[in-house]
Amino acid sequence: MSEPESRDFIRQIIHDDLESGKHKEIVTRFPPEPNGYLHIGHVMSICLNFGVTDETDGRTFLRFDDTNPGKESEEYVAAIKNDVRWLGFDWQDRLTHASDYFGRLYEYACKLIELGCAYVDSLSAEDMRNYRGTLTEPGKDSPYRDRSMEENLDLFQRMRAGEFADGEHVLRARIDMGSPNINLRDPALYRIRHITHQHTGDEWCIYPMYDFAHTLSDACESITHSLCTLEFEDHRPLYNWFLDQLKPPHRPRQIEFSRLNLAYAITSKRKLNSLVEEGIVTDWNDPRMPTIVGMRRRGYPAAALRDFVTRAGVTKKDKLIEMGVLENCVRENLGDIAERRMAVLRPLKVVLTTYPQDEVEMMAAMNHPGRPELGTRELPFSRELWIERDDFMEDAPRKFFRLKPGGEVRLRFGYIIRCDEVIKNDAGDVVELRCSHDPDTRSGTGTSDRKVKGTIHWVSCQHAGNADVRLYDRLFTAANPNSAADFHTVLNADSLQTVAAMLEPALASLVVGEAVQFERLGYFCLDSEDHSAAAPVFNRIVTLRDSWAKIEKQALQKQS
RNA sequence: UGGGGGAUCGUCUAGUGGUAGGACUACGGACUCUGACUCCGUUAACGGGGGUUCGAAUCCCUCUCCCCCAGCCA
Repeated sequence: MSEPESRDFIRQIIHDDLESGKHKEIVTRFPPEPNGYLHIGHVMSICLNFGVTDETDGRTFLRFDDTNPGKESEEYVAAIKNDVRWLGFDWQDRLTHASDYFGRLYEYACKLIELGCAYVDSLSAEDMRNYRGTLTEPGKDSPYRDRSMEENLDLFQRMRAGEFADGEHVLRARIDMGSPNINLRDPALYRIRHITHQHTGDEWCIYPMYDFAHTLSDACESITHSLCTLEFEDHRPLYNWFLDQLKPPHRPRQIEFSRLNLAYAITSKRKLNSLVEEGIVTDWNDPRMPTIVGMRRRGYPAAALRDFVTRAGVTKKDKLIEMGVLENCVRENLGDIAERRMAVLRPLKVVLTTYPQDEVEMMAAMNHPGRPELGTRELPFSRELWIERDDFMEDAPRKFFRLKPGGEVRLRFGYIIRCDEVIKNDAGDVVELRCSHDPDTRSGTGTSDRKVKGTIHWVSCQHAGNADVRLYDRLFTAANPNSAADFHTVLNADSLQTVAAMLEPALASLVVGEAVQFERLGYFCLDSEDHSAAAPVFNRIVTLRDSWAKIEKQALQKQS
């Protein structure tokens, strides 16, 4: 029974650490900075950090890395909590902030000074940059590097007491200005910021830097495995240096994995923010955004997102994953659970000349072809119907199985009809079709069992509901917009299209948060922001696979 | 050209000295009252060159390419 299922390299390390007895329990943390919304890349990190502790009965902290007041806010804290919960994870009582540890961090900093491992520098930011050297040249020591321990302690205490202005001094680690690893060239530990912190108010006017705060927050929470992305790989020596000098009771281990990049999407907070600021999208939760709030509003199920990052895997290799993988996960999830409905996105009128003027028949329609237990609903059928414009072609190629002049097609859950006449307006556009139906072919009860190749969907005109349906496409035209010099040059101008659709009556009782399949079209849900009963608004979550579109595309390519 | 990482089908990922496997895509077919779903099949990869070995994706040498780092951001 027990397949030797392959573990990713991090789970392997964790497994080994448990097996060897190095750890009795695994403790991880998801440490977002509350300065923006979470995106698909964070989903990866959340699922990994909470995943490994779910699997091993460990614990995971949700820790807000709030060390840079002014850039961070409680608005984001609330949104992030909501996102993590929605994704299906529970931090229980382990909601923390780096700022919870400011007191202990300050003591650790003092200890570093006492150890001769930190000093107060009074160089300007610009001078500090000049002293740092470059990638190929070593830096040089600050003239303040050899201040006495007593002077450093005094200065640092006065920094804390608010005696100095922003930028006047900074606490730095005393490591090696000649190190080939720039992170070790006396990195800054504390800077002065006379600003109110969203969590600690005015208690502090000095704030710790990421490397220092993060390492020791991990230690304070007895994190066993501190999982982060590849760009922090060359911070690890610094991470370990802090632990070596300060010897906290718990020694966490940092392990890095590669980020998840989604093709045709960006995940830089700065760039996502400019999409919002410049009005290219409506907000962070625009359904085209790769943010968790955006994908949720779009209708992507949390389970599909979890499945997606599992398929992407955990490695150290740079990855750019095709959209199709995500879309496939969404389809797979929704295919099982979404009930089927009928809606016409681009309506074309059909009049059944052979059908009685005032008759209405109720057709039984299956709610899910693979799950009969979901039952059926009644679909009103009448003389005048809407069908999809795309389902009629005047000059149809051989392989076109839908309606064409003189041709026959089945109306799903209805009758087989034949197109007898095409009505056009003065401009020559097709505006209506006159068709006749075969009364012996009613679905289920038909006395004729003859078959036609095509089946199309429809909605009865007099019973149709109206709705705006928003059709989304990728935001960018380039697979890797991150590498474009200016992402504006690779924006997809047609990422949003709104159509006035016709709906079957049962759709009126759909509730926000529930996805349905519009047969032959895709999966849809009500828009959580803009929908109202008076003016329904749907989002297209994802299309169905469409092999006809592929055939058409190939035909077009042959022509050109 | 300092330091740190990484190279397996188009994409993602297994494989740690013994038949290179899976998923997504693509292509072909079966089925179908959703051109969906499902099912079947096909194409398709170890970055290059040396070496060790009966045998190398895996070990050694070497080359090449890609990513990250010079915030008082995280």
